Amino acid sequence: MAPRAPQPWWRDMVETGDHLQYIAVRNRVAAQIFASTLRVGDRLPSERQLEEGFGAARGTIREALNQLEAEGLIYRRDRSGWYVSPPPIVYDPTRWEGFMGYVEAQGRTPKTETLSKQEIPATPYLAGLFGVALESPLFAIRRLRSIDGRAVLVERIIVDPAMAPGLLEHSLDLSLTSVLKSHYGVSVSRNKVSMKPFALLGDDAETLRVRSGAPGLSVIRVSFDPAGRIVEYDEESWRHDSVTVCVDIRVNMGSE
Amino acid sequence: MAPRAPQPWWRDMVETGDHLQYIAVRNRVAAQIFASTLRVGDRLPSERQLEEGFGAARGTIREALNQLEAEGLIYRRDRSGWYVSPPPIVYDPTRWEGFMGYVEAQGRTPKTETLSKQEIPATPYLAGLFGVALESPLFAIRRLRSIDGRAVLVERIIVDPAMAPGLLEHSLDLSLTSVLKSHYGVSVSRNKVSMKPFALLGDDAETLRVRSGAPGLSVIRVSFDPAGRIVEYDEESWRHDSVTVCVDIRVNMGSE
DNA sequence: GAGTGGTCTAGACCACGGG
DNA sequence: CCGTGGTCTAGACCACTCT
Repeated sequence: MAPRAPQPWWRDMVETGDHLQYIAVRNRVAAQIFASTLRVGDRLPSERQLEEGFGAARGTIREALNQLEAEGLIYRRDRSGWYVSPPPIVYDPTRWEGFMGYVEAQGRTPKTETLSKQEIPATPYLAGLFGVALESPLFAIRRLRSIDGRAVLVERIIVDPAMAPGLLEHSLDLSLTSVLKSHYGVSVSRNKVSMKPFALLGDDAETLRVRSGAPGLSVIRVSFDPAGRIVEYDEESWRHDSVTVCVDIRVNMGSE
Repeated sequence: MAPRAPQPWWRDMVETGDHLQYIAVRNRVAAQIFASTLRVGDRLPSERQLEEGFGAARGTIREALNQLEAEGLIYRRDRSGWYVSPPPIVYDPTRWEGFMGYVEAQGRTPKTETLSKQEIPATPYLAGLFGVALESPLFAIRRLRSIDGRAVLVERIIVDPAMAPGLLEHSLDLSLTSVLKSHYGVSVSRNKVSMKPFALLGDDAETLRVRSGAPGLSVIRVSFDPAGRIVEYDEESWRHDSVTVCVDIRVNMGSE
């Protein structure tokens, strides 16, 4: 089994606060994961078995499991059980490289599924962003992406038809990047990226099969071509435990 | 009051799933926040008042509050109550600009407190990173940073004494950036940054006065000078609701 | 000291999955 | 179907803050 992602140099794996029952439960389970007694993908004992094993009420067990989930060590499959999480994928949103590429490069198996593609009228926000008239048609694509069979992110992409006429007639289950490049000669020279820890809600939570309110990472990326036109607007909602964002760049000198 | 940070164009503010009591409670409270009936910094009614007001058990109320916390709309002050969150600060870790600078530029009030500064022997990980012998002395600094009086991040900084001899004798309650620049003539030309949603634990949780296991964002930054030497190694642990990371850069062409 | 959230118990019923 | 997690109740005691 691959080792877990490296921890910062100073951090303990054992939580202090042993006088709290749920922390004690958390520590015993975490120890089994770090010792590989429980391995990636394994199912934990059921909550009621843990209840009995630890002699604690079910609410206390669930508190411990929630904490382990927040730490990214385990995840739940609805009404199926709790499982040990695989290590996160490393993602560099500044590269114009596709999901399929960097996931495979890390020895994992990516999959993309197009959930919907349609023309939508530009909302005020999108019209301003793309510099088009209100209600102008824009392409909207919604995709689900998985790693090793586990859904990890849903994304919503907006593309101006002027940039890629007829885009929706192509299959988008592979790489949008390569379709744009090979069929439309589009290239990207600049990315604006923002990231925020947030909660997965509504449709996205349902699609990812996490409970509404589960922690996630929102990544919003706007790509520009060399002429400064927007190539795509992309909103990605990631499971929080599935991704480490990593960028390596030259510094913009600050004013301070 | 400043408006809340913009939402992505498609997202509802009201959660579906009204048949669930805790979602219904969440929606009623969220509606008050979006309508500014509850304003930034306001305290919510106590859990027992909400229990009575909504006719739900306290566990259900806490489930709703936990979800609102996960969404970043509210936060707790231990045994004091629940409060409406201020909007997140925008942070560009690729710039070599200090915290003090970018927080003030956004009309907020920053504060830095040095918790400890000491010489430590290089661990295997740090020795390899800095290219020094095992056990070589390194400077270690731990600081707490606040915005408008609310603790938002703790950071641990490692600096090679060869880069800045006597660094610890300076006051580090302001900008480390400017001390390095003005006293040592150090400049930064490259940053490697990684970010990961994680859980605040142990000392860091205590320092930030959040409960252990609360969601956070870990930002690890390694800065290099033009000669490729490491200027500083910096681990920041942010409250998840206090920050939006934003970078704007030229693209490294991917292989795909 | 009063009120707060933090923790914990011991039950219950439900919806959904295929261990 | 049976076992699972998801939700919910109605209590309890504690440690802490000072609303």
